[in-house]
Amino acid sequence: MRITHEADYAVRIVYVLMQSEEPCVAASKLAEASGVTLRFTLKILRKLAGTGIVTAQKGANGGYALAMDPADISLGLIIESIDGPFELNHCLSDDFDCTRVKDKKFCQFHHIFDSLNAKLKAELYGIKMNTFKTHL
Amino acid sequence: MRITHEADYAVRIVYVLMQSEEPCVAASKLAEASGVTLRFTLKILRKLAGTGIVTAQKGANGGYALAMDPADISLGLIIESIDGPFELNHCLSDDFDCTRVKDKKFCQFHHIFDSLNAKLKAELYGIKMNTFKTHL
DNA sequence: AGAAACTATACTAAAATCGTAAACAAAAGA
DNA sequence: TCTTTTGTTTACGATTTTAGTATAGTTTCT
Repeated sequence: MRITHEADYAVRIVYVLMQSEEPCVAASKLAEASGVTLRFTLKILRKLAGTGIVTAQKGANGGYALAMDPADISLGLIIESIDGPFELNHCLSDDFDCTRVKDKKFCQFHHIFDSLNAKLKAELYGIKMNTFKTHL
Repeated sequence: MRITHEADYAVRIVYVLMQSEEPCVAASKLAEASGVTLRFTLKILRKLAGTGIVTAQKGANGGYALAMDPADISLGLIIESIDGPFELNHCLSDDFDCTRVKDKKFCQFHHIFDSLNAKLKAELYGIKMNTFKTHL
């Protein structure tokens, strides 16, 4: 019941980017500031770019910049960018073939986890990065 | 970001126990009804008994019975009984030695995850098993 | 052109999870 | 009391996931 280290790092990296004076920051600087190795930082940034949270600028003096307002970046969005869809339970996954019943809709327990999952997801999406801008 | 299969099964087993006519149900019957192997069911029941969610009755005609009112059994309680303390992030763990800072209290990110963790945990503890009694 | 910076894919090692096995202990009932 | 039924404990191996690295590009600025 944990997010992956990768998702944890992603939050840190977005945070560093948020606090930065410069809009465009090289991955090497982000790596240093967040305490994550460069290679792993790059991997994470690529995923964040894929979701549109950051934009990449190639070439000399390139780097990454926030592409969204921190007030719009939720922890849920960051975490899902890295770890994939938020699924509390394996049985919520699309490609999970429930051995209990043929049709998922009839699985008693599926409903339980489905509604719980929605609640937790809403909670994650409700927490925006700008919340943390001041009090740190 | 998933609960373990074991925790998933635990919820199913508690549910089956909840629906049962008989107060005391043998592990073998719970295994069958929940679709979990007997051995694994026993392992789970042991943990549930440890938290006091169920009580074990040894001997002939023995088995397990719910020890709490379903209205008091939350998903959070079941999940923590099986998977241990709910920690969204590894850095929240007591025995995690943060390499970023000496004192966790000064880690910028620790606060973020700490408050988020509390919210999700509250959500999990707010969902009680009796909620699912009727609509299934 | 050439250096600085990002992109893409694939790989390996470590850790956690899942489920099983075997031997043991306790209680109820005949 | 003794047999049956059930639970307890510890330990183990296979599988899956995660974490992090390596290699070989591509783009852009100077």
